[in-house]
Amino acid sequence: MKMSEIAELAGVSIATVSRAFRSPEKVRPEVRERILRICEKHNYIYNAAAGDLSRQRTNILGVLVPTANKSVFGDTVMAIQEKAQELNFSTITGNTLYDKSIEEKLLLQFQERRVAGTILTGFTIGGEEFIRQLMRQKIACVVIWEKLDAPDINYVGFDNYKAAYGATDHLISLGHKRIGLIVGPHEKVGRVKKRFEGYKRALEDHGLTFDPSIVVSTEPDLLEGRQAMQQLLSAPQPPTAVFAASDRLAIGGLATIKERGLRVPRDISVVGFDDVEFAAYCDPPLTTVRVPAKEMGSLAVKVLHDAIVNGNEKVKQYCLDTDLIIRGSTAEPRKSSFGQ
Amino acid sequence: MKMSEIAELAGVSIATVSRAFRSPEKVRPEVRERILRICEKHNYIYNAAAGDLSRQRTNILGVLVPTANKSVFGDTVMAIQEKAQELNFSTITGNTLYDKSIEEKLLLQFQERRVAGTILTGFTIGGEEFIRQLMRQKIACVVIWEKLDAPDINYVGFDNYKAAYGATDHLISLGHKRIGLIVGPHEKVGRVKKRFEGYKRALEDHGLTFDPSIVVSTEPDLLEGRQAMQQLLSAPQPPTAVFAASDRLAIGGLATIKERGLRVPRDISVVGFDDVEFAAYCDPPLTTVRVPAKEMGSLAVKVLHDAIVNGNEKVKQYCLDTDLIIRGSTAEPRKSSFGQ
DNA sequence: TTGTATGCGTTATCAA
DNA sequence: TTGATAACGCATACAA
Repeated sequence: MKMSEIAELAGVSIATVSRAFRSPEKVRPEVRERILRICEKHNYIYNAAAGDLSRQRTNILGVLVPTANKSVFGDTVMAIQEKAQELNFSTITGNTLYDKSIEEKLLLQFQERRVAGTILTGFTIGGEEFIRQLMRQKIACVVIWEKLDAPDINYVGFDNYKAAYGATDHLISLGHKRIGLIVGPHEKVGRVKKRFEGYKRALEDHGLTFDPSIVVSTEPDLLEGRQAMQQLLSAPQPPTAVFAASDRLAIGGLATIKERGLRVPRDISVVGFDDVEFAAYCDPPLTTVRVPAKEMGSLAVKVLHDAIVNGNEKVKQYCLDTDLIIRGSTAEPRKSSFGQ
Repeated sequence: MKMSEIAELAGVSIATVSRAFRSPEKVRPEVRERILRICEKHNYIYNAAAGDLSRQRTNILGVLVPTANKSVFGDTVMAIQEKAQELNFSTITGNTLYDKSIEEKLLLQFQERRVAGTILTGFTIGGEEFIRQLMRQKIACVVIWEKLDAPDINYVGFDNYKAAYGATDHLISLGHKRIGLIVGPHEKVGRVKKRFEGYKRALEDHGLTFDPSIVVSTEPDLLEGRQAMQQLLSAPQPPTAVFAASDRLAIGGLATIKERGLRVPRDISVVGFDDVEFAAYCDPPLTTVRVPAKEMGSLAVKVLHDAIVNGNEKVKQYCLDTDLIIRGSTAEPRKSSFGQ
């Protein structure tokens, strides 16, 4: 069933049928009614691809995310889909697994589908030029989960540097002098690098020395967090507190601490990053940095929508707030640490 | 840049260019080379929508999931996307939030995009007829996370009934006589209903009476699990073990138990369902039912691919295995329960 | 192996 | 307010 058949049944031209959908005000109400009834009756379903082709524009959004199931990316992806649906956009989502070649394949797929816009979760370091290339193809872009320095690229993110600084600062202000770090792949991922730098800077600002022997960089996952914590606890001079730059890492670390018969926060403090839902249900509940996962998703869609539908050319850059959620996993270091 | 321009530059017809992509064997190697080089040089990007329109067939898959960020659905969705990408399919994913009207909107969107196939995560009870309707529109369908009775509908699921039976049976065989249940919305969701029935039947088979006063049905989430457990513990005769038909529910419940100063599994045993990654990191590690989340996703895509690309008409029904993962949250009931 | 010509289901321009 | 018709970018049947 296509428009021309509906047109015939309704005794009008195909153009009128099209208008009945896209600009109802331009067609006489009775005619419109008749058309819609016939569509209903014969179960007509609009062909979006044909329409897109003719209109030279789709309402598909491409979404690139490292892993939709990990961390709180899932919340972001879901918020994107909800908002997109609300604004009558379809989304096609791809998981890059932090892999450059997959990312490229996905992006090509997006281009072939002529997506109207793309949402990039962070980007590979040095990827600005790549994004500009997309923009030149008239594809609206917005980077999320990151705050960029580039003045010409949309983003809806938060300050990873500042958030990490704050988390570390929290530990310092509790009196910790020896603070370990478990962090993701900071060589590859911009936002992770920023967290690393925030940690380091907080240390330096308070006259604490940065000690690479209590810093572990690994994949941001539970098992890896577990192993990383083993490494930290086995250091010649183990830390009294650890900042894990992702909750998965932190929760994995908690397991190791428990295995060793140590207690949190009595023997060691731990702060995470993300505030995944389970963080509040850990034992003890995890002190962590809450990130505006859902907000970023829906706001990013709004930015794209505004650029695509309203043709708004202005660069939009939103740096949202994060919150340090203090729960039970952080406390002052044991007095014994100081020689009791 | 479109095919006709490439054709001109290459000094061949547009048909040849098209063939260079879709049936390379039908074009002389040198010509093909030349065409590809020119495409490369001028940065030609294939227009999938135009191709789809002409070919009267897309390679888009529609994926319907209750919530992509909850439970282990995220694993399934991601597996779907990976497999789809591997087979050169795009996926468009929608979250229904268990809402009938959203589901319908999403499905309409899928139809408008002329998806070649859809993956439905379970379905609303009585939705068989609806699926058949999609099938009549030549849309390949496969239901996941569920085992269906209908002989004509593809599915890649597991036996929710049996899995729940097994979990309950585990508790019974440990010696528990009074076993509570926390379960999702079993009136709405087929697979949840099956779990409910599995629990009930296990009780009956062992001569234990089903007591509605220690059964709570609620949204399958952490907070709800917490509240449900409060309700169970406040019952006139509280259970010595609880089967929570989702890990989120179980983990929420664990928090309540801890708050009350009780200990797991000494005072009460808990078994969950899903085996989310955090289950192994709970305190104590959660005994739970592992579900083949990723396998279902990739296998479902394969089924669709086979039906779409190879035109395989045979109904495919896969019932995958689940495993009861026994960890630290279940044990024999305290002797005192029996009157010590 | 290559080219010609037609069709895919819409939208949009221009007249009526 | 409506209709006729030319795009839109590609695939394919058929002819060469």
